[in-house]
Amino acid sequence: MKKNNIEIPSCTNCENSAGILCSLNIKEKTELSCGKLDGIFKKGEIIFKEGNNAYNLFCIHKGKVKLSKLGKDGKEQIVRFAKSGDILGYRSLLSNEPYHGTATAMVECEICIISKEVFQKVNEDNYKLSLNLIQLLSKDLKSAEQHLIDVAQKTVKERIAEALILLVNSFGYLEDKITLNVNLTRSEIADLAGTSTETTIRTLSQLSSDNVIKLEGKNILITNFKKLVQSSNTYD
Amino acid sequence: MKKNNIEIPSCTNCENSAGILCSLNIKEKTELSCGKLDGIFKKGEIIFKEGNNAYNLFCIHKGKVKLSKLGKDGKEQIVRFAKSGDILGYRSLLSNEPYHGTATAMVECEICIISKEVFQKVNEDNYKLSLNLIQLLSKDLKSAEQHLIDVAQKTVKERIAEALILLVNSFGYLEDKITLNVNLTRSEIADLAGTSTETTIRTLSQLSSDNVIKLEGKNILITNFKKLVQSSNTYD
DNA sequence: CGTCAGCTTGATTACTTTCAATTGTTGTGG
DNA sequence: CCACAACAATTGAAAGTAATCAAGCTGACG
Repeated sequence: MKKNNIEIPSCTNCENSAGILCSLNIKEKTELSCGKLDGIFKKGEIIFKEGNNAYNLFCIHKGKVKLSKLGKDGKEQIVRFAKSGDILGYRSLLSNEPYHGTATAMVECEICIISKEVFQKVNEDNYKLSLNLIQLLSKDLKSAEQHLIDVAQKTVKERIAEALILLVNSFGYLEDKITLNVNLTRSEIADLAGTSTETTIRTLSQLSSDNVIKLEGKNILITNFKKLVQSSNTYD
Repeated sequence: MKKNNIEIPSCTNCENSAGILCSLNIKEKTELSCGKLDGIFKKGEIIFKEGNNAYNLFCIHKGKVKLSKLGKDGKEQIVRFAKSGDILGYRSLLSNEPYHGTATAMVECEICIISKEVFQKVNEDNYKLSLNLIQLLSKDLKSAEQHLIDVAQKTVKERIAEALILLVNSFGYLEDKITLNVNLTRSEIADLAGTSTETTIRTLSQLSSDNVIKLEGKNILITNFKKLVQSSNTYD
C-alpha cells in the first residue's frame, strides 16, 4: 500500500465531520487526529484488500471508492460505493475480522488513516458513536438485502437501471444536473448489476434509444430520471 | 398478532443466554425480564411484518423462524433464518425504523417479547452488549453480501446446493446425523435460492440422482456433504 | 504509428422460466 | 371413514433471456 503523506487538517475541524464521527467532542476528535496518517491513493490503487488483516479505519476526505468482493471464478462483484465523509473498514475493526471486501480508489483520493487502537478507544468511551455505527451497519445491511432481492428477481434491464440510480444517489450529477458525476467502465457497471459486459452495453443503448439516458463518450446523462425509475421497477 | 401467554423462565436463568445477551449481569437480565410478554406462535403465523412499526425485540426461546422480504410482483425472498437463542427485530429498534422484513414461524415457536424501552435502556448501559450487537450485524451483513454474490454469479444448481448447506448450518440434522432438521416446501427453497419452484424440483432430483442428497417425502437427507459443497462451488 | 484496453455488434448456445396438465398429500366437515 | 377442497409436487413442452464466443472498432498514449 503506497501512500504519500500530505497535509490534511486535523479531525477537529474536518468539514466532513457531519458524518459518522459527528458525535465526538473536541477532545475525542483530537485523540482521533493524534497519530493518524494521511494518504493519497491514485486512481485504481487498492486501499485495502479482501481477506487481509484489518489494522486501520479509513476516512475518505476526498474522492470516490468502490468496494467489491471476489465471487465465483474470480469475477468481481461491486458491493457498494463510498465517497467524501464516508468511513471504511470499521466493520472489520469492530468484529476483529479480516477485511470483508476490497476497496479501490476510483479517482485520486485523499484518505485519513486511523489506527485500530485509537478508534477502539474512542468508540468504547462514546455510546453515541456505537449507536451511530450500529445505524450505519443497519443501513448497509438494509441496502445489501435490497440489492440481493433486486439481483435475484429483476431482469437485466431493471438491474442496469437500478445500478444507474444507485450511481446517481451515491455520486450525484455534474453542474449541469444531468451528467452522472462518476465514470465507470462498462465492465464495472456489469459487475455492479451482476451481468456481462456485452449485455450491459446492449442494455445501455436500449435505455438510450428509449430516451431514458444519453451516452456521450465516457459520460452518462440521465435525461429522464422518472422513466429510469420506472425502468428499474422500483416502488419504494 | 395472536399470542397466548405461557410460562417461560425469567431471563436470569434462560439457557439460551449463551447468545447475544450473555454479557448482561443478573441485574440487567432481571430488568429485561421485567414486564416481558411471552408468546406462542403457531406454524405459519407472522411474528412481525415488513414495514410495520417496531415496538419489540423478539427472543426465540424455542422454534424456527424465517425472515423474508417482498420483492418484485410480491415474490417472496427468504433472507435469513433464526432459531432458539437468536434475537429478532433489534435492528429496527436500534435505528428507529420499521421492520425490514417479515418474520414467520416455521414451526410452533415460543418467543419472549421484550419492549423497545427496556431493550434500549439495557443497551445504553452496557457497552459490551452494543459491541455484541455490532458484531451480530456485521455477521449478518457479511452473509447478506455473500448471498448476494452467490445469487448474482452462480448457476441454479450451485445456488440450490448452497441453500441446502445454509439449511444444514442453520438447523443441523436429526439424530441420524443425515436428515435435515427442517422442512421447507419446494417453493420456499426456491424463494431462498432465488429461482422458480419447478426448477428447484428438477434440480433437487438431479442432485438426488447424482447421489448427493436423497429425497424421502418431506425430508431431505444429505448423503454426501462433501459432494454437496463441491456442487455449490464454494471455496471458503 | 503501433499497441492496448475498452467498446461494440452479431451469431450461437445454454440455461431458466413459464405455462399447462397431472398426480399426490393433507386436513376438514358431513 | 369418505369425499372434497386446497395445497404441494411433478413432468413435459415451448418461449425467452442472457451468457458466451468471435470479430472488428475506437481512442488514448508512449
